Amino acid sequence: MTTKIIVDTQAATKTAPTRRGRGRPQSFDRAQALCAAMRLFWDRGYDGTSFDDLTAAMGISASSFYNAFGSKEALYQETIDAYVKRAGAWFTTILQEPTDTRSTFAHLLTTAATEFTRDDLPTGCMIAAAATQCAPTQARLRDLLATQRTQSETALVTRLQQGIQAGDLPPDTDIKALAAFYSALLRGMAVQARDGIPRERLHEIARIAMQAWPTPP
Amino acid sequence: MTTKIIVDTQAATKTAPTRRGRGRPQSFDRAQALCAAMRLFWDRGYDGTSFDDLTAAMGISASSFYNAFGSKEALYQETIDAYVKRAGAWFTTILQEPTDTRSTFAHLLTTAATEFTRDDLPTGCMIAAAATQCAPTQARLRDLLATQRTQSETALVTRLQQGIQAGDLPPDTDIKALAAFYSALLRGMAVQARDGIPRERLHEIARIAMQAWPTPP
DNA sequence: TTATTTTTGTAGTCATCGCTCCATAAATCC
DNA sequence: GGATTTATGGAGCGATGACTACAAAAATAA
Repeated sequence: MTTKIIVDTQAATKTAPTRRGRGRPQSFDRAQALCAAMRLFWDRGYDGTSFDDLTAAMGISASSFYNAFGSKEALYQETIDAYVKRAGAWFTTILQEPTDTRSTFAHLLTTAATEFTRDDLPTGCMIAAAATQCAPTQARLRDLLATQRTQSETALVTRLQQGIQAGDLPPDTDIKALAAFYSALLRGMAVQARDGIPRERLHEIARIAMQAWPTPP
Repeated sequence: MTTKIIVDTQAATKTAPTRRGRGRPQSFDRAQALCAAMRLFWDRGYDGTSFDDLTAAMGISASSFYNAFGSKEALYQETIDAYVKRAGAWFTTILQEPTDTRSTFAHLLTTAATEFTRDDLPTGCMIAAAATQCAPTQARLRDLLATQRTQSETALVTRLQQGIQAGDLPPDTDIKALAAFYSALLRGMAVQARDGIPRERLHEIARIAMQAWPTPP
């Protein structure tokens, strides 16, 4: 029932097989720096995280920063990717579990309740409510995040479609609407988490939300 | 069933009875300027709205700005107040309607679906997901918004409590959890709205959410 | 009319923002 | 060893952020 989440830096490092080549070697662990940046962006958002905040947390200088990551915006995109692949991996993992559709969604919500209130990571979700209000100059960023949100909702649609094929759900179920409902709920839970709601309350929300699960006719 | 929302500037002006006194008179309509600022903050958030954006939209100079509103942060607080009292008034209005509790909540959700997708105002809610990720220097702002969110959830709790007293709800209903559920959903719907979800889809979400309403034993 | 009060317009100020330049350091290739 | 390549440290840059100083303008009070 529990899902093992790996956010540790060491584990991340293994995926970066220490490139050997000419030139002076990097004096810092790129994956570790990326992880530090992700936590900062997650906690404070894009605008709320200054360049100096980043270099300080990553333990590198401005030149190393630009040499390794290109720009603040490029780094942000990388941290979003890292979040999806690592800290937020529970989402896709659970959707691939070989249980029935209702159990899968119940598991998704209870895991969200737990993940959104971990004490070793920022609360809530890095993407759920990010950049919904931003300057027109940040349109690319807003679109990037909106796209991520759309993709996660699409993943719910896909899983519900499989549920219909498996006979878990009535064939006439409005799966787009049902996906939108659980999607909205998860985003709201993320906001609640950032406001400091207790984990147990989030679990109660999850329990109530499963009451809305469609009943066979 | 429909709720009349007044956001028009003219209507707002009537509450400011044109102070007469010594000194040069203000050359602009304060309520109108406040309304323009509210729309800007609502659409772009606090950080995403620059001082120049504000003065341009309000049609006033920097000195007039500070003379009339004190600071950017003070203006933001005023716009939040204006939002709660005017553009977001449907929320408290509906909670005071003399219908049964279930109908009240159903009305709340369908109205949210409609209000979050008006074409004469920014989409979504000004407060629902604002400043959940921000710099530590903006702690006051974040707390201000978190407080507003807490208050709206408390209003739901109060209404549910009345429902128990009226016999609309089973006495053992976990009203705090139920309020948290609908609160989370509304916030998620606001995020969806900002991502451009169609109004009809929001109405479907509202319909599904009412399936979670507690059933008498 | 003159004094007083308040608002306005213009031209700044100062801090911070993300970012860049360039000389130097540390590795590999020949 | 010398050439080449890549990364680092440190200084600083232009743009923008919110905000302010100050004199002139426009009203009322005496």
